[in-house]
Amino acid sequence: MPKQPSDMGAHLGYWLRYVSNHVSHAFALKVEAKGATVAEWAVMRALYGSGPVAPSEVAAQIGVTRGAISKLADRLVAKGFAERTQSETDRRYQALALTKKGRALVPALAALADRNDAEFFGHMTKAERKALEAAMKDLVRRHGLRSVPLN
Amino acid sequence: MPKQPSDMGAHLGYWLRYVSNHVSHAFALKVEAKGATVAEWAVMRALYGSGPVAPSEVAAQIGVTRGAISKLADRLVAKGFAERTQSETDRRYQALALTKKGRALVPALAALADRNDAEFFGHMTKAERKALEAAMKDLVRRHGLRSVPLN
DNA sequence: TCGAGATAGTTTCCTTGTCAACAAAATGGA
DNA sequence: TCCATTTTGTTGACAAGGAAACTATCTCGA
Repeated sequence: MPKQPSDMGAHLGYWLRYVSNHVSHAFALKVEAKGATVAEWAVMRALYGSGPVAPSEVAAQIGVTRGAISKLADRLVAKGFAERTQSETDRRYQALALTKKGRALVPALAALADRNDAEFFGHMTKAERKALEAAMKDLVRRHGLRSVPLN
Repeated sequence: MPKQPSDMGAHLGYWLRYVSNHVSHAFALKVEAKGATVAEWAVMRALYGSGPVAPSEVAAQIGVTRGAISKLADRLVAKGFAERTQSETDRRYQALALTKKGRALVPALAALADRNDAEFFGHMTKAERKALEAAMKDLVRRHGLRSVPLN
């Protein structure tokens, strides 16, 4: 057998992505059962609890391009979850806001997120969860990870 | 301010994906500088150190569909990194194998993976890294996570 | 005032992956 | 033996996001 150039499973990044993919996928299934996608959920979550928000701001917040938000907004409007508003002072603004229907869905989706997290991490002790969360947050802080890499 | 339905940042899954996305993206940039993609790297890694492998087996190993492998193989062949072989016993098989050029690239890409991991996790103590890896592996084992969810 | 530049959102093209339909080949039971 | 079933790989339709070009609008300095 030829020598193995650094076994794949030797990388922490591999395991992180492996687990993360599963957690995200399980969440995606739950969300889609409610008629939304994860990306739509991220947008709705960003709109919840505030007035109309500029699309570009939502984009920055959830880490996608303005082009993606434009299409996401189309879908959310088509599903009746959000609507575009008009700014009277700057006609370039087409800020987004949740509809009543969209607003009503957010807590349900949030509950799914809670449940998903509990399913995967519920068996850990509180201390273990805190340690894992601290490790992740420390990585974010230490490397100055800012939203999702947008280039 | 309206009540917040379970803050987004409260979910471990959120932080896991946040960090994982950054790690993966940083690796993707490195790999693409060598003329490959992460998916192509995964295939090449699966082919390295063995004879020709059936595409469907590679698919199962790296967690994508057969259709995706088919197109990935096209790209790898086009780039001269891999080639399709013919089975004499079963003519449906078009097993994949690395070319000399492809084989030569694997250690370089593996080194990039090492470097990427070191960049992100190198500041942690060995004990911390082991703890994180153990936590991930425990999640995999406990939930029976099998490859990437293929449905 | 007015025109160059900045800004916001949209659109187009490209890439990549899944899903489902398909063709070719192998297999196995009647 | 032979034909229905299974298996393997490919292809086409579709979805989703990024990059860059584009349009409309605003801002600001000369």
